[in-house]
Parts: sequence; C-alpha cells; structure tokens
Amino acid sequence: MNNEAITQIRAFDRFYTRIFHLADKYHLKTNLTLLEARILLEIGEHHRDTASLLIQELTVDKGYLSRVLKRLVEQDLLRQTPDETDKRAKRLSLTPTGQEQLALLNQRADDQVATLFAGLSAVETQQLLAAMQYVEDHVHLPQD
Amino acid sequence: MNNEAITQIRAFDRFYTRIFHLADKYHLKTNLTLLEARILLEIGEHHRDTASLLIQELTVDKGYLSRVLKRLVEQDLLRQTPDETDKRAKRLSLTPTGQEQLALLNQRADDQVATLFAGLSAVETQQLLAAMQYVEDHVHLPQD
DNA sequence: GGCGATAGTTGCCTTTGTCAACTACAGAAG
DNA sequence: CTTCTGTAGTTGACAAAGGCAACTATCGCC
Repeated sequence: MNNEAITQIRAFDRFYTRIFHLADKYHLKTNLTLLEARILLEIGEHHRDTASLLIQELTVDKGYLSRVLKRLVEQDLLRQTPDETDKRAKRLSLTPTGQEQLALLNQRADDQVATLFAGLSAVETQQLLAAMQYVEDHVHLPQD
Repeated sequence: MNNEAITQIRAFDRFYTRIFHLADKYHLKTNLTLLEARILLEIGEHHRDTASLLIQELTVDKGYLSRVLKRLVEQDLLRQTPDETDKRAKRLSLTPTGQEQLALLNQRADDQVATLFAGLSAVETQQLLAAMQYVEDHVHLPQD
C-alpha cells in the first residue's frame, strides 16, 4: 500500500472521528453516559448478558464496569439475577424502565444518522451502503 | 432514509468505532497521550498555531488545553512565542524534538493503517479510497 | 476612553479509568 | 474428595482526564 493511499485513509479516519464526535452525543438529554448507553445497547439488543461479555465487547476495565453496572441497577435500569448454572456469574437484563431508555437512545441515534445523511435519494443511499460495506469487507482486523 | 439503511449505517459506525479503538493506539510506545499526539499533528501538519484554533478543531476545554500545552512545553516538544500583532495570543510551534516525535507518530499511524488494510491489490486500494470518498461526500455535516 | 468580546491561565471539583488485592465459585487432575 | 489453577465479579486506593467559573490582559469598536 503506497503512501498516497495511507494519507487518504488517515484523512478519512480523521473525518469519521469528527462525525463520531458529533454522533456520539445521542446519549445527551438522557442522564446516561456514553458507556452506560452502550451497555444498555449491548444487553438489550445483542444479548450480552454477563459482565465478562461486556468487558470483551467494550474493552473496559472489569472493576470500573462493576461500578457502572451497580449504578445502573440503582437507577432501576438493570437487573442482576444469579446464574443458576454458574454461581460466580450474574445474568444481566434490562428492567422495563431500562427498555424504555434503550428505545429512547435508539430513537436519538437513528435521528442523528438520519440527519447526517439527510437528503440522499434511494439510489445514493444504496451506493452509500455499498461503499460502507466495501470498506468493512476490506479491513484486515487483527486477531485481538 | 428508511430504517433498514439507518440500521446498516449504525452497524458501520460501530464497526469503525472498533477500528479506531485499535488504530488510536499509535501514540503508545511514546509517552504521549492521544490528545497530545493530535495536538502535535494539528500544529505540525495543519498549521493550527494558536490555542483557539486547537480548541475548535479538537473540541476540547480551553482550561484543559492550556494545561496540556504547558506540559508539552515542559517536555520541550512545543514552543509558545508571543504574537506580535495580537498580544493576547501565543504562537505555537514544534521544537526540533517535537518534530521528531511527530515523525515517529506519523510512522506509527501509517504502519497501523498499512496493517489494517494489508494485502489489498492496487485495484482494491483504489476502490477502497473511492468508497471512503463516497461516504465522505455524502455526509451532511451540521453547521457546528 | 469606555465596553463587550476574545485569548489564555488558574483553582477547584467531578468523572472516568487503572491497578491490585480479595472472595467465591468452576472445572480438571490426581 | 481434595487440591490447584482459572474465571466472575467486587472493592479500595489512586491517577488521569476533563468541565466550570473566575480572573487577567488585550482587542476592536462606538
């Protein structure tokens, strides 16, 4: 890969970093931090229902995570129920309030995306998705 | 924009967030934080040579930035010279040591990118760049 | 010359994140 | 069944990151 290409990719990275910086605000107007929002998302949508799974997925310190989870429980967004088959673990699940919050977060995030890509025609949207897919397919992810 | 599209874009965002989380480590093995690295980059390559410009570009608190800049000066990576035409401002520039550090950072970041997109043919690389460009061109950036 | 705005600094505080030690349990090996 | 190593999660102590407001000095303008 030549230098010109690398420079352009790094420019894209900077660009998309900027987008994120804007788009990562979907948790505002809720009283959740970004991490808390991502936790609700992982539990509620991707069914990662133990702390260990979250640690892997979000690459966060387990001590820190433990505290954040506690906070979510205190806010009645999250339940921790004992795992019957593995008594070390706790199963995480959203409370009804937690599910409401998650729905709200999703709504906000969707709105953000819709705003960022507003005004695209159907064809343009399809091409955009294809372009993203191309990028995704051609990144060589290191094995953790 | 339909829901299906939004879902896919959000998936891309999560994906690229993950990439960044890996790629943002280029400052490691130096004794710089990510913010310090980005500051050197902005000053050294994009000629943003006042604190105000950095505040805008990096969306960082001015009090915090002030301290970080001080730290960089203490490490002899940065110089602050009085601006003759505006005596409130200070012109920022890299010291020779700072330029060396920046070169090192660039090297690391380039390596990261090269690794992430390793093994692409010339044609694939061109298509990748085109795909990135397409994404970039079709985001509707809000006016700050 | 006076006044609101801007550049940057400093003190104070909260949030976020790291690290190591610790408890409790699991699973395998003898 | 005991012992040993590994994993799940918690807690305490601490460090780093960042936000907020007050302050000084200077600017540009009426």
